[in-house]
Amino acid sequence: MNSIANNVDSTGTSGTLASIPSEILPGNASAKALLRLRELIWSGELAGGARIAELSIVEKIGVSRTPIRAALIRLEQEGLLEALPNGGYAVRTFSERDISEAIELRGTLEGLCVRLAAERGAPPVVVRDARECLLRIDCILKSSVLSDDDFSNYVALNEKFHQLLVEMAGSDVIAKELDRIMGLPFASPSSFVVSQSNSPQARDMFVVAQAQHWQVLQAVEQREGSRAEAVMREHSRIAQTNLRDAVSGQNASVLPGVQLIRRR
Amino acid sequence: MNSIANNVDSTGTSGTLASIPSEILPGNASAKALLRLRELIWSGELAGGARIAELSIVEKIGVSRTPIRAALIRLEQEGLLEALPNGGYAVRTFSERDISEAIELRGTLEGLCVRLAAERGAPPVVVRDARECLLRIDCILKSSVLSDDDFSNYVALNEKFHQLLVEMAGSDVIAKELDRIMGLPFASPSSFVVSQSNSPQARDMFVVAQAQHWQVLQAVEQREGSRAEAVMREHSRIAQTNLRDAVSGQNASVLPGVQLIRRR
DNA sequence: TGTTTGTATTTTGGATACAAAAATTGAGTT
DNA sequence: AACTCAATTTTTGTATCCAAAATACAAACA
Repeated sequence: MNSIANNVDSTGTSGTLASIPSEILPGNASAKALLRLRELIWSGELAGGARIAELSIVEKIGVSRTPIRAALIRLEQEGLLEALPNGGYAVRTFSERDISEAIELRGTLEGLCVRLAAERGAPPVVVRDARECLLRIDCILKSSVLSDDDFSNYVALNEKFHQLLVEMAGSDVIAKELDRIMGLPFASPSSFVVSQSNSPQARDMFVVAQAQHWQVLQAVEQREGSRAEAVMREHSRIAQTNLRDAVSGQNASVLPGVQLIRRR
Repeated sequence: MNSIANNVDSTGTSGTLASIPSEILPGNASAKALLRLRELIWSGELAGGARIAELSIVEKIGVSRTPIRAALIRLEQEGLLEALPNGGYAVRTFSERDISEAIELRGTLEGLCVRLAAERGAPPVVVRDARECLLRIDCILKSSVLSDDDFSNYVALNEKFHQLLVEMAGSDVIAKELDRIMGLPFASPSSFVVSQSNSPQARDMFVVAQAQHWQVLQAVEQREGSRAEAVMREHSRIAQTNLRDAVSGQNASVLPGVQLIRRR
């Protein structure tokens, strides 16, 4: 009766070709449930708007209901699920406007970060790292045509730079809030760039973005809080443009999280 | 063996003289656990920084570990608890700087709200309600000395007005984030006013705040997004001043949540 | 044929049993 | 007297059990 066999297995049961790096850290079934469930949502394997039956997830992930319920609660707080009035959860869907507002939110909060960094003064070590980051991006953009490697390197460095900007503000409270927002679909700074991989315009977009990167860094160093904030907000508007492109274009279907967009 | 007796009882077991009004709504043990636990934290009954043993909460609240566990997860996401490295949770403490940043965060987000409201145009109904709100506050401030009733009426109307401002933006995403931030100690717009009850300067503070209220509303109606945002940010700085007063003064010991401030 | 009501099954929410890990205590040794 | 190591106890994390509520289904009645 009791099939405790699949307690430790996880060998071949999950047929979803998921490359799970989370299997590295042992034991923790809750962490596994959270990571896997989040992945199921982002990948679109759980349809947007669909009700989530706990038992179906038990089958998919191979842990008992308890850690799955914990994951459901966390994901609801993260904003990826919504609690249904009569119990249970459904995958939340986002209107184009929701996403636009999430981007605006990120821009505003990143703007707050760099303004505070400029006003209070940023830790020199972090500023040094940020400059290092930008120099490397400059290096990538030297060549007039970008390889796939260049592309993914840009994305990684871009994310790193944004993270360093938050670090400059030195505020745990704000950092936590920004983290939460970036957990929303397409709020993250590199959300859409993947969709335009190898496009010739992509490089130009990077060039513009990179110019803003330098402007922000300079503003922070020169203690120009208002300028830093303004540039950072403008910077986030790049994502707004990309959002429109991605939603209207057809090449977006592979974008992780695109299934969560509610179309009308 | 099975002591299911305390399943429904809750008659005299909880000896913590808790006047539980949450007993009104039936059934939902999770909601009860969440509300009671949040209350225990805000009231300071659970010391800041103290580890929380689940079983001790079971005794205090009278539900099983399952709903309490759910509440712990939610409160951690809310930012009132922190997860300990070896399992379990502790009551989070906040530095004065943390609180200051939470206030800055609220001001920034409320600023974003009113800017969006101004740019997009706010729903006329909401604007009407907001004006109604301010007229009532004007009415209260007509008398040169405020009664206790005047005082609590002001607080209620002030909170209502701030809520209406968020509504004007019409953004669920932003509203949700603001809600979360206002769950942090002293981030809410009326956090500190309670501490200066009946103080003669309190009225003057209200007068200044109310002037800003009208300025913001006018800016929104005249579609002056930038002005609305700037005024709203300045408005939140009132709370910054009050924070300093409350922390330095001694009259703050009754403020709910003051125990969560980490003193150095 | 459509609606309504009663029943069966699914599913969530809550309680408890169980195991593993962490903290604590105590005894023994240096 | 202090330190170390082991045993015990506490506590968290996970799985399962149970009950109640909701949904789906079917049959009977209008």
